[in-house]
Amino acid sequence: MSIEQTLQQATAKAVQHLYQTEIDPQSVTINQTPKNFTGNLTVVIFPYIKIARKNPLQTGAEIGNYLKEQFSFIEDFNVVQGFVNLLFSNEFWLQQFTQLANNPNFGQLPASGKKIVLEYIGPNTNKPLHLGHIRNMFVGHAVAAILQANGHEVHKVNIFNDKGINISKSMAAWKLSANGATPQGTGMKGDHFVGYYYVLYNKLVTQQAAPWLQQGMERTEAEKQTEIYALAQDYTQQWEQGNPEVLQLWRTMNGWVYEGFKETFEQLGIEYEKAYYESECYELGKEMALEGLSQNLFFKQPDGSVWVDLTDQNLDQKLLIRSDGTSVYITQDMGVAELRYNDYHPHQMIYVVGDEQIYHFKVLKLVLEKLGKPYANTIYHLYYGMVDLPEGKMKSREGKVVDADDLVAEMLQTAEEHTKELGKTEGMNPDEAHLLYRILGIGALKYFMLRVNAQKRILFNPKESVDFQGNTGPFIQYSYARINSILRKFGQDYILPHYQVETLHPFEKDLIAELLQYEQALQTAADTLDPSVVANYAFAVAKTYNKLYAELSVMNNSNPHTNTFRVALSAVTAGIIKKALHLMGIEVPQRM
RNA sequence: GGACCCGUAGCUCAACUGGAUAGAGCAUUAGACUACGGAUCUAAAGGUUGUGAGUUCGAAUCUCGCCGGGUUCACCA
Repeated sequence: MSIEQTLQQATAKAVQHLYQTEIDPQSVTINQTPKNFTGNLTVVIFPYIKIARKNPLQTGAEIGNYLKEQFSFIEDFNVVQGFVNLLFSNEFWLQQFTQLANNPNFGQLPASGKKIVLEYIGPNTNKPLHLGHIRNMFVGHAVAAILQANGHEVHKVNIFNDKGINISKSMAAWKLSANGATPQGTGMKGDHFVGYYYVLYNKLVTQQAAPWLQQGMERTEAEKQTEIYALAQDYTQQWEQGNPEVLQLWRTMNGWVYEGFKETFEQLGIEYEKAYYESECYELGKEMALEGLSQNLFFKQPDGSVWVDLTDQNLDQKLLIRSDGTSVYITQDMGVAELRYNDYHPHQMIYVVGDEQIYHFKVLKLVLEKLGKPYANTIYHLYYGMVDLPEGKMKSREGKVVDADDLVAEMLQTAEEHTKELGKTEGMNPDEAHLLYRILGIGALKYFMLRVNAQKRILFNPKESVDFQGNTGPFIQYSYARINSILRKFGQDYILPHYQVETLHPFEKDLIAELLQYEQALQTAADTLDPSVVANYAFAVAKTYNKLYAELSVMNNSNPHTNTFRVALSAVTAGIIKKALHLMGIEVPQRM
């Protein structure tokens, strides 16, 4: 039981004992005491002054006295308005710290028995990954790690949107203008190669549509008149009919893309245990739709298309099968969900997908509910906000995107320049140096993306956004590296079961209190599926430590016991920083 | 137009889910001892939480109206 829970129950008992009224311990508010008041935790007793029929000061004094008599770790208390501020004893902090320092499993909560499948990344296979995918990957990876640390069994999966009109467009442009070129031949990364033809398609279609556009035809109509559009359409249909030649081209081009993706995943430390492919799920989805139709859950239009009516849910009618019998996006997702459920039988299926698809997932859930699927309500759409550029939205059709690989390269370069400027590469061999640039550059990027609540939009300015000072990844990494330097110098005997110190400096208390918050942060992060909780926590720990480091000597005190204690405190701090950063997929440097 | 989301310091974000005098970082200004690493630390300045009402001991947080911004409602994925 946590201190907070203990105090909640004790406060409920106090009210019962003093005023003969029963209250729910859960309803007792316990806060951390704000910095400008003395105390560690605060009990809010406003709700009980009516029950007590006394003024807040009297009520607070009575409850405070009761608590102080009850617990030896409460050294003192003071009452301000309706707040009872409790001050804990030195022994309490030392004992808590010792417990923490000697617990090898700290930060790994016991197994919950809950199984979760988490889908993330979800790229289309017609173009390279971009900034949006980066946010997706970082959020997904971090949420999975956080859930695991909370004791859940997490299976990370990916979904490739590998079929349909988009890849057909790349195929058509390649067919018409590549002369059989390949990534190997041109020296391009596979996904960039295919993406080039996707952008080219859009150029060509605009060119070819020009005559109709000049006649005043609407853009979408004009594009339908073009040769390249016809070819892309043809590919889509031929694909569904199993034309071997088309399938061959499709396989080849997708293969190029997967090779390229693999490199990017490795660069970013992103992995998953299973990949799903829409090309393997759409037929199952179609069957499910037809089954629903036969049960009169859905309805058919005269043209043969199949629809679901969700107007009673305040939504619209939604197409499930086109009039030509082919499936659409949502149908495929129905198949994916079914397949995934059969694979894992999870308690929860989390989808990390952008917030522009909130409506889509609402519909998906309702359709599966209509079909009576047991997993319908295990579906949870964990959405994240768009990443905006200073110029506005990214537009992949126009090639106006921040490319993931370019961005990574830029981060590594910035990290290198910065490190060299500060003269930190002295005594490092080139391998060590490059590893460091990677740790710092990727760390800065991950932290930048994760420190903001995932559901908020973020503005990404490539020139200014990713910094190395202040509330950043490298700031936290730096704190770690400095502690590491101390540990190297001090030697290994820094963790002892007992510390011969009697008084604690306020900075030491602050730090211990902060460290003890780790599991609380971990839980909040899991409950809200929000990695920014962990990011902000890690920053707070680093800041609290840096303050202590600046004001006090860690290992050069005249009293050797003080040195031992502070070095141990530093070591535990470093361990927690490492754990917290690890949850975000951020590595830690030995020196920087 | 229907549904949903957002508005906090010049900028980027917090606020323990209803608690005290709304906090950090960046940028600006002024400082930090031949102490363990200055990618650090200390301080100043910066606010009518878009706006108006309501709910109660107490509102950035909950409710309603208005103003401003966004997403979505495809036989695209």
